[in-house]
Amino acid sequence: MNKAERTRRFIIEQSASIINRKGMAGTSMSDIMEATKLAKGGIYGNFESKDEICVESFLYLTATLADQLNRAVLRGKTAREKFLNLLDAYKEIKNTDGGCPIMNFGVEADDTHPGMKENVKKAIRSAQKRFFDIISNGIANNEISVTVNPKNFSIKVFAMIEGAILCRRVLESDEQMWIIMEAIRLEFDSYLL
Amino acid sequence: MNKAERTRRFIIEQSASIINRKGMAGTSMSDIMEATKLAKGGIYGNFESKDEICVESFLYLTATLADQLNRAVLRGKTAREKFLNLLDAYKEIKNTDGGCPIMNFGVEADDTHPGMKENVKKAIRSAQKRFFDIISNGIANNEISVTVNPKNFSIKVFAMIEGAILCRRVLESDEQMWIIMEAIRLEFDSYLL
DNA sequence: TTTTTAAAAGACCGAACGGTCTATTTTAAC
DNA sequence: GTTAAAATAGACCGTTCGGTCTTTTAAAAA
Repeated sequence: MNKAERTRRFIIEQSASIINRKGMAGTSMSDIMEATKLAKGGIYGNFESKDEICVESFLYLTATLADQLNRAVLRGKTAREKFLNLLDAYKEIKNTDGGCPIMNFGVEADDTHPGMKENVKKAIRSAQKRFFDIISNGIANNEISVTVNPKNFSIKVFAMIEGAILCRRVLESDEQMWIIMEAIRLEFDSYLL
Repeated sequence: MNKAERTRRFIIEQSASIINRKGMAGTSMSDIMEATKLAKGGIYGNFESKDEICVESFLYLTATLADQLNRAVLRGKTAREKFLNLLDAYKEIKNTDGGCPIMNFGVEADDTHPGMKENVKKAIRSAQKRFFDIISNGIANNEISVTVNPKNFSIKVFAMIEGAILCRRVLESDEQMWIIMEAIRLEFDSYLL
């Protein structure tokens, strides 16, 4: 990794959490300059535009998060362990970093950011697939009842978690997230064979 | 309602959906000037700042929405009718107006907008209370099983709906919302006596 | 170590930002 | 219809915006 690649990565790392918190429109180049302690030239030598930094920041945030979640899943042996580990990993997403990038960028990426919207779409699909795979495998292994529709259940669980993240963020309390996570767990356990 | 009051209201009505779509930071005074066909003086004669317009727009959006939802509930006689009408009313929230203001403003109202955050908190609580009241009354009327925890269930349903709104908005498809709404309906019906 | 190449600094740019203020127009009281 | 008061227009303000470009500095090749 040469100098430019390292600087580029550094800029993304420093910018990502700011953009996740303040939004794309709400984050200015001077915010990024301050966070990186770099001047304009140092930044624009590595990126074409602020938009590019936003896109790369989103990809970095989701990749980091996906890695965390995937590792949590891998720590489990059974479908139940994998599923519960994944729920716990979601609980660990900290508000201080701005919460879930899918929601933050998804809300802002309206028709004026079509490229970003596509990235968020992919992120949603892969988040749902993580649940889907656990359930499908659980069914294949006779761990989970065949009456469960893996697609519908993974969509539902993902929606509940995103709702929970929103509530925690706005209400500044973990209570509702716990209630929601417990409800998910209860329903999941009711499907175990 | 004198001229000033009418103009003030007009500015809010015209600004609200823009701010809901583009965000507070993403909406400029020139956007508002264009939408209202008013000059700076006309706007700043009625509002202290852009921030004030944002706050009033949020209150207007949530009040309008609350009215829609409340009317849907009132159209039902039984708890089940009220509940299903409410779900249907949520489905009707159109993406073209920017989706759910609770999510849009909630995500953007970070620590730099403490006043706005309080407003969003209240909006969440009252949205959840609408579900809570239907369930509680349903239990009191022997329509719904006493085994249902109204608080937990209303929190869960609200989270699912917000998640569904996010998915619909980003994926630009109603499919997942339908799946989620149907799941809510099924669970609700399982609690009926 | 010298030389060549790559990377970063920071002055600078025009445009757009939120907001102010006076002149003018519109409303409403008489 | 005249006049006093309220409301709006729009020129103007300083600041900040995203972005460019030349100069300087640092890295890497010789």
